Amino acid sequence: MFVRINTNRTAHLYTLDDLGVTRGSSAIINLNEFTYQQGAEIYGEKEPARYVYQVKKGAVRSYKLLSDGRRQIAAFHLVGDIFGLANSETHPFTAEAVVETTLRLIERQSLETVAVSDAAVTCSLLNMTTDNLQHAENHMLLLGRKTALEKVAAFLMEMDGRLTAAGVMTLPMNRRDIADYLGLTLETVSRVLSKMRDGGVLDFKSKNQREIVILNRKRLATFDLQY
Amino acid sequence: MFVRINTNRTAHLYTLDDLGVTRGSSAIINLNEFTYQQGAEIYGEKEPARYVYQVKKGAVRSYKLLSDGRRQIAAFHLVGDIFGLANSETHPFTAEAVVETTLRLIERQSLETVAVSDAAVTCSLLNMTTDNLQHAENHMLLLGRKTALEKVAAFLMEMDGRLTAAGVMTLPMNRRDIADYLGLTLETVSRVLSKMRDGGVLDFKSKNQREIVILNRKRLATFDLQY
DNA sequence: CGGGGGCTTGAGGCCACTCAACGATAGTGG
DNA sequence: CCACTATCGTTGAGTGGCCTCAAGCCCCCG
Repeated sequence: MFVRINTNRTAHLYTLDDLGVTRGSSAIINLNEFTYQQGAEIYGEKEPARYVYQVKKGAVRSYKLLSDGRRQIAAFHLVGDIFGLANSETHPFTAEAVVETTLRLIERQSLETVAVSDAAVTCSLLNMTTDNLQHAENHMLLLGRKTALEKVAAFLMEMDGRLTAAGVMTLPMNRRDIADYLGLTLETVSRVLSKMRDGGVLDFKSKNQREIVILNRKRLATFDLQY
Repeated sequence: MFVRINTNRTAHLYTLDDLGVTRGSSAIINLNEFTYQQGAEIYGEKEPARYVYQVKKGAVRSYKLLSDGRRQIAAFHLVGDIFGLANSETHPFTAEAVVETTLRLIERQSLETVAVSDAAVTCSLLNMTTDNLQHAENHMLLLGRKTALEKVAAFLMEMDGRLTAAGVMTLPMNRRDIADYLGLTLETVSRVLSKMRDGGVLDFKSKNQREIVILNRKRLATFDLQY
């Protein structure tokens, strides 16, 4: 029951197969793919939750807004991640495509149909929600108690393992997205990255500032206190 | 399947009966009560998770620490709340008694035994975890993007509904706990509360600064932007 | 070549933090 | 009963880290 499917902190290694929905029950499951343009809204806050999504290509940001425009991004969903399973009737977030993004859609209703007859599916949902919760808990520590330097270092290390290919990490999000994820301003993010570059910790590949090469992971790690 | 037991955001209205564990299955369920002194540790971070807990009396804080002592309290668990169901082998938090606290303990193993044969139990666990997640998401917005005044106002409104009896809200936690929950210093919390008192929004009952009377809920609400 | 978006960098300001002093209360022991 | 101590909360003065505002660069794309 409580044995975990895997031990990763985030949900990105789950597949739809983990949900059991593609396992010989294709007759009742409705799977669709859909591509969203950069900046397109996938669902809005307080909209009814009709689908659950898995990222096939691209990246998604989930965020909340204050009425004066302040934004807090709670999570980035990268390739392989499943999101949108609020388990409530309405989404508590807005979700947008950070770049051009292809998603697999699963109807909630179809999922429920399977879940009723398959306890393993419910258990998988529980595991995924728990992963989301743990990410949120770590992020609270970051937002409430870490300095700008520590926040950016933690962000880079989080993304490093997931985005780095051939030594280069290609960030799909811009500085404002990073800032709104870390509870900073985009200027502060930029300043910290510049300082890290000047300090020899990282470098920008070619002239694209979203392509980052980590030169010294060990020193980068020292910037973010472990607990 | 996805129909919620209730619509409250936090989990404090769940009882153990919602978990199904007291419903004619007492033979395999092991229920114990235990009282913790003020400041006593209930479980430590990375300890194996043997129990799930329900607060009978008192209050509990769940927090994470950085190595230099900075602390982020993720949640306060008040009377009725269930906590400790990390659904992983080890707790991601430390939990401590804020005041003298009585808890009901449920062995995880017992819970698993019931859950295997009862899908409703798993579903309840999922609902509770989802509630925790939503609280965490709202708290991220608070920590990342709200001012000190907005944070304290949000805190008071969160506690108001749960602690106020006969017009008086009796906070179990001290200023440092509040500060570590809101990502502030205790001095800032104190200053904001003083300003609210001077502004006629609240008052301290007798001479105990933890007993607070909200004089003007409407104005208090205006201090915290809604989204 | 002009315009716009994204990023960087600088100058100055402000909000929350740091450091410190002080008062109030409760518990302890002589 | 009165020190004595420890804990908690408040308040003040000054600092500093991050924000605000602004200018300018680079690249892309018409």
